[in-house]
Amino acid sequence: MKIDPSSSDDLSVQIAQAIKDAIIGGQLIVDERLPSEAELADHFQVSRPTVREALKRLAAQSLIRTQRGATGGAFVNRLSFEDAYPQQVTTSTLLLSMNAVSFDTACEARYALERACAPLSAQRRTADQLATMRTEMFRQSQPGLTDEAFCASDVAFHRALVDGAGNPVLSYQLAGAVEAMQPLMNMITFTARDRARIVDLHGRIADAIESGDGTAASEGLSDLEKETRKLASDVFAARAAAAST
Amino acid sequence: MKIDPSSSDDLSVQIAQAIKDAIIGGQLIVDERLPSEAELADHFQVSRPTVREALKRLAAQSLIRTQRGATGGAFVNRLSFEDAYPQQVTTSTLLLSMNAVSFDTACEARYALERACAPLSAQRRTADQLATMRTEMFRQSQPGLTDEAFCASDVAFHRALVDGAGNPVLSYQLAGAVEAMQPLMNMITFTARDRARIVDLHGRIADAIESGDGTAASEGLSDLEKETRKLASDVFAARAAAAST
DNA sequence: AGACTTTTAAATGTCTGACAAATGATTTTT
DNA sequence: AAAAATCATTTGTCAGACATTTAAAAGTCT
Repeated sequence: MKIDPSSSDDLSVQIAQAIKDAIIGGQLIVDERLPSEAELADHFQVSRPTVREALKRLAAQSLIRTQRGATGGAFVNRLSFEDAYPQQVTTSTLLLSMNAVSFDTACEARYALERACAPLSAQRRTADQLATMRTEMFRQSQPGLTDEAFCASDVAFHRALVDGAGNPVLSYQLAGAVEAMQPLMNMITFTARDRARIVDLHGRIADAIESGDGTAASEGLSDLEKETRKLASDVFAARAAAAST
Repeated sequence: MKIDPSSSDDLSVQIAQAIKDAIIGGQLIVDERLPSEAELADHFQVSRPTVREALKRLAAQSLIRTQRGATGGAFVNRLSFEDAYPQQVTTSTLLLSMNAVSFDTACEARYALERACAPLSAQRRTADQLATMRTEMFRQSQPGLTDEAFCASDVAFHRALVDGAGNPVLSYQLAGAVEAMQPLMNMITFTARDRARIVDLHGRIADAIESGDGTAASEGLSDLEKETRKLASDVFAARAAAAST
């Protein structure tokens, strides 16, 4: 692990990169302990605060974890799907909110990806995952539910659908697409009739998943996508009209 | 922005979280300048190194950028797809390598997601993207190409296919799934006959994309998935047999 | 001998104070 | 008015110190 003194990058950036490369390249393996901060400072010929800044950069990406005490130190972290999940959701959410991604674009991506999971989910979903879908549908049909709670339940329904595919890679990738939509969905006001239509479509999807019919599930998702986009465009149109008066 | 002195979390973690929440919550908007390190230290009642560690955590996630000099400081960064791309690829790659994800699982996820892009790509791909696919196919058919270069070209082909959907959200989500497979693919040795079969399938897919036939493109991808999985299982079986002798 | 307590050493977490370097703004000089 | 020099502000880096945590080692008692 070496750094380039002539580089214009900050030292902590270079050190973080050097350690990151060592992890990716396999020179540092999972659960291996890194040298102590003092040793790293000595090795890279920098001060301890600089080393610490580098380590914090890595910790922010869940690449290492630190432990205090006698046998403590920094350890290469096994990046778990659980760790990566929230990171992925946060990043996706910020990408949407900061880049003026249209509702339609985000929606299209989300449903395209979900349809990719549908056939697998129809084959493999556990009874538990199916039960979650039904439970969320029931919750969604309760009167008096806030729009926000309705959206949260919607996300839970779709997550169960995605998890039903039994493929952690898919679940991870979909997490961003599905959950990042929630802030956008929260901008919509759902009337009782809107909700009824959505729950009805959820029912069709759940039925298809239950009977192992992936094609029908995909079609249900397509219809749901249409419905969602229509709802959104109505809301935006109404808002534009209200703004112009 | 407040921190909890009774929390067991490190101060820099708490401060980073507080600022992150402010960004997500919209209290800090894109390109807005954060208070100087000295002011933040004063505000949170901690020392400057602690504030700096917090800021480095945020910088590692591309949430802020810093600038030296008189009018410098830390600024809320507009998280761009370009910034998020490599992060997503690194994370996905590490997730696969550190979690004993089987080749089949990763492969299944990748092709399921790609099939989701195929119909959109068939409708919207630019001439440029189609040309990229053809170019990469030509490269793949060159004799003397290393396995690694073959895999890299394969990734380029598929990325053009995905980008053809014209949906940045899809491109971003797919980046992880497609590129993270490359280290796994690099473990495979491709014979000339294997390569010919793959290029042939690429040809079918490109033709389908060109003629706007999303269904045929999806089918081509399914066949390519089968071919890839068969190749991989042969390699692994041969390796297992060699290891047992 | 074995179980409990105390001590110790090592590591990270935090603080203070300082200087270096970059950079835009200001002032001075030509 | 333009160019050069100075200045002020801010981040980057360093040195050294103390606090806190933690496990291992040493010591003590039964």
